[in-house]
Amino acid sequence: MTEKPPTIYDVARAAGVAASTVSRAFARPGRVNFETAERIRRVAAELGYRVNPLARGLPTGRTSMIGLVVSDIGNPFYTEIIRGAQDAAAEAGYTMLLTDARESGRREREALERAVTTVDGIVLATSRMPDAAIRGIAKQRPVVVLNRAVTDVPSVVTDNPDGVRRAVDHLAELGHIGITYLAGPEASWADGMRWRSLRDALPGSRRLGPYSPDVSGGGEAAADFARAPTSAVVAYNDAMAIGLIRQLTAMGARVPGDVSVVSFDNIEAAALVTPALTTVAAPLHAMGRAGAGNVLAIVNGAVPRTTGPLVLPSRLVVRASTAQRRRNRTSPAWGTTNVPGDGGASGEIDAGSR
Amino acid sequence: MTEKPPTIYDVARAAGVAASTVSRAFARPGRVNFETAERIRRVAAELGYRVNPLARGLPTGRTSMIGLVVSDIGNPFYTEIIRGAQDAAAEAGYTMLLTDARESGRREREALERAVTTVDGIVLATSRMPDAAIRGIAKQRPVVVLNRAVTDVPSVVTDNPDGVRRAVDHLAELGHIGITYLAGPEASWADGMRWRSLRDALPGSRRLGPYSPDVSGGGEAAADFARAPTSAVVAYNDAMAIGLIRQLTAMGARVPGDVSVVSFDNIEAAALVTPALTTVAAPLHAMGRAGAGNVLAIVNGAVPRTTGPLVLPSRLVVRASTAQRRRNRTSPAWGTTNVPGDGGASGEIDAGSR
DNA sequence: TTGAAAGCGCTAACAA
DNA sequence: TTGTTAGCGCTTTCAA
Repeated sequence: MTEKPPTIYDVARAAGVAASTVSRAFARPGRVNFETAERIRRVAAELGYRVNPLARGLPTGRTSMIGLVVSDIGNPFYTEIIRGAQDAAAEAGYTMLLTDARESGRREREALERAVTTVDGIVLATSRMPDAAIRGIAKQRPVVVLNRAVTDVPSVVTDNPDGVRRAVDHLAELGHIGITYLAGPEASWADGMRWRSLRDALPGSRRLGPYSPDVSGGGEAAADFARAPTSAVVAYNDAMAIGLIRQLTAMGARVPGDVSVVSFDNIEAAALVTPALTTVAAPLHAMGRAGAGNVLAIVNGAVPRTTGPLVLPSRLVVRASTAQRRRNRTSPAWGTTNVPGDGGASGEIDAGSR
Repeated sequence: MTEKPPTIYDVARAAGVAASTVSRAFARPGRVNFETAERIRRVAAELGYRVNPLARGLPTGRTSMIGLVVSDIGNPFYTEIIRGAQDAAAEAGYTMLLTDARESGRREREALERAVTTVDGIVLATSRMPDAAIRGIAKQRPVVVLNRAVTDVPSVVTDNPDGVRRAVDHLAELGHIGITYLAGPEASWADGMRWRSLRDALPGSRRLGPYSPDVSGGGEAAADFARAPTSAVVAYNDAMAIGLIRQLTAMGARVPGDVSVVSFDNIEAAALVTPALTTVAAPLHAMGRAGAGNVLAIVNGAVPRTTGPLVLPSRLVVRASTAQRRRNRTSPAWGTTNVPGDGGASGEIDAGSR
């Protein structure tokens, strides 16, 4: 099944040169006579030779692989980040070792433990590990952190304050005054940034949470929100907004009629749900690309910037979850009568167990 | 930034043994005196030694890595497959090299080209390459194919005929007679299986397409479907069903009131959209696990089964996109008047470009 | 421009 | 049970 692939020695013999010449022909063409190189390439192609990156990695200590760790591969937030990173890696001739930490700091640690010796550099997209742990692995290999600022570790983040400002401006234009912030994970750097930015932009803002940053978390938030609703909500991310809207709707509220909702990320589903979400989009692809690009630059000798994170711009995508504030009602007609504990999940029947 | 890590020689010297003993202590404990091994481990831990998988891979020809190639990392269909494969790999002490082919056969080839020398085995989840190309790389490394049957290459598939049967039975119980099948990619093995199974189960069925297997493809299908609607539709996958339903709704039809829709896969979004989708769920996690498990088994000397693909069961998840057929109407009141070319996307305004 | 030779860190006979 | 000794495939001085 597995035939032994040819080595530089096989090529050398067939081409009538030394193995070291074959090595050079592939590793640093230009350091070998053009015609010789040409011949070597031809012979190599005939033999089906391909450099063995592992063997190359032993003497050089470089593997031409970089690692990318995401906290949840099922989270659409990472899709474009992954692609951006992969683009940058591929262009530089690098292979990307993609790992799913599945929202577990332990898993992330273990995966990193494994990968750290195998890769030349590492991109951490939304790490769930404490800063100290990140600095620890940054001692072993160049590391770039995404969506988070870690002292002494190069990082790339989106302009959260600016994103919040755009959201607030948009809501203000629609006549909204009071805003409720639905908080995500306390460990999330972005969550802190967003809440602080919102409070700065609109001092009267209120904060609810933290909630789990997914659809169910948003649903849970609805009950709390209903006790003292505002006409506008800013949610930590799109998934939470979706859950919130579903639950509010189940409770009799109308979105955006009664409540306008803005969230963050602009995942694909944001455009698919009803109402489609108004959301602060992050330059995901650019972020992945910048992360991989920077780590590659450092691998190749660049001096990492220490003047704080690289900040990428955000933009507001206006869809259907925000609307003009209704001024002719002071207290909501909804939510005061029934607050169901969980009406979010539409009855799912597993017909397979019949 | 990167300090040179200790090797077995450093450990050997510090522990007062030969390097080969250190090697054994890690590679095959049991082949070394317990106390010696204990001491070696302690010393190694103190020195911060960790085996270098690359160096280990050179003499053995094994890297303890397996590759997993998915055709689109953004496709939620793969989320659980990836996790299942990662579980199996991790349990066996393997690292998974995950690659996104981004729906391009060329990309897939290139990635494989790179990875093939680096990994001990490869799992191809829904490959976009021709059978011959797959067999080609299967010559170099053990390969297991998912969601597709390739002659002479071990594979894992879901029971499509059974899934179709469940869908048809469900629709029949609801009184539906005529069924339209919305086809996915022609290159898709599963698509062919589903259509043939449907035609076998219900000879009068009609086929529309192929369409691109995403939301936009489903939207496109709506116009075609509206020209000669049936009361029930079976869509190639959930994404297409979502697109179809959106567009039909925009055209004035009600789902499931006027049209019942069943699709395949049971991606996460299937439960989030309105109406929530009735769908044939594939055992995604089990499939990923089986794929990685099998390739690992072959890597470790098992003889691959040649008696055809390993077939995993499917089940029907009944949600809200299917309902009793309305018998009191023969021709639909919708779709005959206006068939907008594209009413699917809710007006998206990019406020960032202001 | 090319060749010879010494490793990179580890494993695997073969001896002891 | 442990040590010795060759390599694995490639890169990289150092000479030629």
